[in-house]
Amino acid sequence: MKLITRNTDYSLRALIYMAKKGGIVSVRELERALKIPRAFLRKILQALNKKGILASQKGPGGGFRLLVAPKDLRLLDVASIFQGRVRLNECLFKRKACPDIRKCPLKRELDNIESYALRRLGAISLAALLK
Amino acid sequence: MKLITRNTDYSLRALIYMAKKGGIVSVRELERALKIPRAFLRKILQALNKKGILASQKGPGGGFRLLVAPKDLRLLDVASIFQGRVRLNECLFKRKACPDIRKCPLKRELDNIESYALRRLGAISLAALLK
DNA sequence: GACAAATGATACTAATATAGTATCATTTAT
DNA sequence: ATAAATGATACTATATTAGTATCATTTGTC
Ligand code: FES
Ligand code: FES
Repeated sequence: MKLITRNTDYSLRALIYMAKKGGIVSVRELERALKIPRAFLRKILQALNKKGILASQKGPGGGFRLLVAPKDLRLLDVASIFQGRVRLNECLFKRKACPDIRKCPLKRELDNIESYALRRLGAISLAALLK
Repeated sequence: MKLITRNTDYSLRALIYMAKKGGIVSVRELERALKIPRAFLRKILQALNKKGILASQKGPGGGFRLLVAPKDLRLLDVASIFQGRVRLNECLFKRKACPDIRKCPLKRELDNIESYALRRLGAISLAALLK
C-alpha cells in the first residue's frame, strides 16, 4: 500500500534537481546525479514533458527543462500522471453487498481518508520540497 | 493504490454476516450468501481464526464463529492481518537522495497522511459497520 | 465403525500492477 | 557527416494480489 510509486518518487527527485540547477539538464546528467536507471528516467521525463511540466530540447546539449514555477507544481499533479486518478478505494458498489451506499459507514470512512490524502498531496508544492 | 485489499474486504463482509447472524456459520453458507469463492474464503477465515478473531469447529455442522465483540474489532486489526504493517510510505532513506531525513518535508507530509489513515482505520469498529 | 461434512495446512497457478529494458526513429549542434 | 540528445513504443522482469487444488484431520450421525 504505497502512497507514491517509484515513478512519482523519481520524478520528484529529478524535478528537485532541475529546479535547483535551472536551465536544461540531460538525462545522462540526471542519471549520474541521482543514480536512477537512464532508460527508466527517460520514459518518466517524456511523460512529464507530455503533460507540460517539462520542455524538451533535442540534439547535442539538449535535455529537459522545468516549465512551471516550483510553487505551482503540486505533488498531486505528479502522482496523478503515473498513478492515474488517485483513489484509495472503490468500495463495493460494483459488487453490491452493501444495503445502502449513501449510508454506508465504511465507504464514508474510506472516502474521508482518501479526501484527506488528496488534500494534503494537493497542498504540497515542489517549492516546498526545495527547502 | 488501495487502502484495503480484497482479503480485507471479504473478511469484513464475512464478519458482518457472522456478527448479524450469530453462532456458527459454515464457509458453504457464506459462499452462498456473499458470492465469494469458497476456497478463497476458507483461506481468509483460517487466517482470522489463527489471529483469534474467529473460532472454528470441525465436522458436520461446523464452521466459524465470531470470538470478539464487534465493538472491539477495528478495521485496522483486520487490514493488518493481510496487509502486513499498514504503511503508506517508506520514503527514500534507504536510497538516500534526501539531505536530512529529519527535516525532509516530503517525508513529514507522507508520514502525516499515513498516521491520519491509521488513526481512522483504527477508530472504526465492526460494530460501526453493522449500522 | 463407516461415512460424510466440515476445517487445517500448504503448495500451486493466474492475474494484475509496477518496474525496468531495448530499439529504432527523429531532431539538431558542431 | 556525425554524434548527442529526445520521441515513440514494444518488450521483459519482478512483485503483489487473487484465487485454486489437494490431502490430512476432526467430528457428528447412522
Ligand atoms: S461497503 Fe462500500 S458502499 Fe457499503
Ligand atoms: S525524501 Fe524521504 S526522507 Fe527526504
